[in-house]
Amino acid sequence: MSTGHVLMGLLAAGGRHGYDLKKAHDERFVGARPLAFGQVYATLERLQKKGFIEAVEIERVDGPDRTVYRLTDAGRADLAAWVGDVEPPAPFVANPFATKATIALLVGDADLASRYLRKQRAAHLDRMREYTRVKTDPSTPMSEVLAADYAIAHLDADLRWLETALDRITALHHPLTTESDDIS
Amino acid sequence: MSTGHVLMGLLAAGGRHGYDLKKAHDERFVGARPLAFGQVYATLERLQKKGFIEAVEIERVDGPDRTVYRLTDAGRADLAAWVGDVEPPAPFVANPFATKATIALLVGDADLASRYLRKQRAAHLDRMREYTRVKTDPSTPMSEVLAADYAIAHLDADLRWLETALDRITALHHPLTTESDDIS
DNA sequence: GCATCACTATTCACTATGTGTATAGTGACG
DNA sequence: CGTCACTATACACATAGTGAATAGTGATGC
Repeated sequence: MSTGHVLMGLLAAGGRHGYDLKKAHDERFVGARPLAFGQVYATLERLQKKGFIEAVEIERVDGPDRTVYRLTDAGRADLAAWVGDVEPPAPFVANPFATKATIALLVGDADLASRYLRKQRAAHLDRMREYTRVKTDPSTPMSEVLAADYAIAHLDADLRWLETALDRITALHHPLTTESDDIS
Repeated sequence: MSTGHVLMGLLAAGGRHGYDLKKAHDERFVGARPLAFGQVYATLERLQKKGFIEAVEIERVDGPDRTVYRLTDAGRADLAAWVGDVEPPAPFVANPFATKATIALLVGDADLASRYLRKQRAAHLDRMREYTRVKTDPSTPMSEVLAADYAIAHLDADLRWLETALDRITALHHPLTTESDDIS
């Protein structure tokens, strides 16, 4: 439960309530997908059920009740273990483009697959340009620049693969050598 | 439901039963995580409920009953739509290492974060060596070589980021300039 | 003075996806 | 002829995330 660990991480600094946690999260982890409120409360409930956090008090400050949570010792221990462990570099690496292109070949023909790959490349290039723009804009805060760097590096890795796949499928389409219906 | 689409893709070629689909999947999509049998049957049930596939017959060949499914017209249409659409290049790119390093800074100090980053880099390098070995082994089938290529490209992107982050955090640790507790 | 709006804060029912275990039939092997 | 490996499925469960509803407060306009 990685979202859980993130919330626990934010709680490490002191007690907070759900609404506040959502705000803190979105502010600190720019570039990551914003948390939905619903998810915050759902996750807090699950953490509480596991005994990693506990509700300390119900405050009332200018508005509706707020339930303040804080880390328990068990929570702090679990969090420490999580921080100490590496994110296991996925033993299985799903290549969604290869998967889809392969299915395009199963469903249709090389043309369908190649049409998909070109569309995908175009979409990637668009996103790439967007991140590049963000990155070169001098008013972009450093944290967002770094998020963009990460995104660009991975988009670039995808693009390389897409190019190779397109080359291979084009070779299939002008078939000097046709031996495989699987480009993964 | 991407697993659903993959199964439908495999069904596009003709009727099959669950057990067979699992085998076909794992064989065709090497490098991807193998499907659990449970998931295959669960997904088939869900696809049937949506009207995308239907059970055509219950065979019996040397063993227990097998239920053969085939695509319906609705299923074929949905599959075609899925193949035609690009995988939207995630508008939000989660950087799990940045997240964890940031939380390490919240929970502990720069030392904890830097310890984590070094461990993570080591784990990535290990995996990298493994893929490289697979790739250079002449007996590795082409499909696995390509899967390895994709994996390596992304591991490499991660490693670049990890290096940068380590540089930054080391600079923090020998603090000439300390202004941020957030390296994301 | 009151309608309405924006903001704070939470709840709940629901969907989607995946897991783990139990069950059951068949042939092969010693 | 017991048990082992393989084929095949079902079912209850866990986990993560979604979307709409509810409710309190203060500010703003008229």
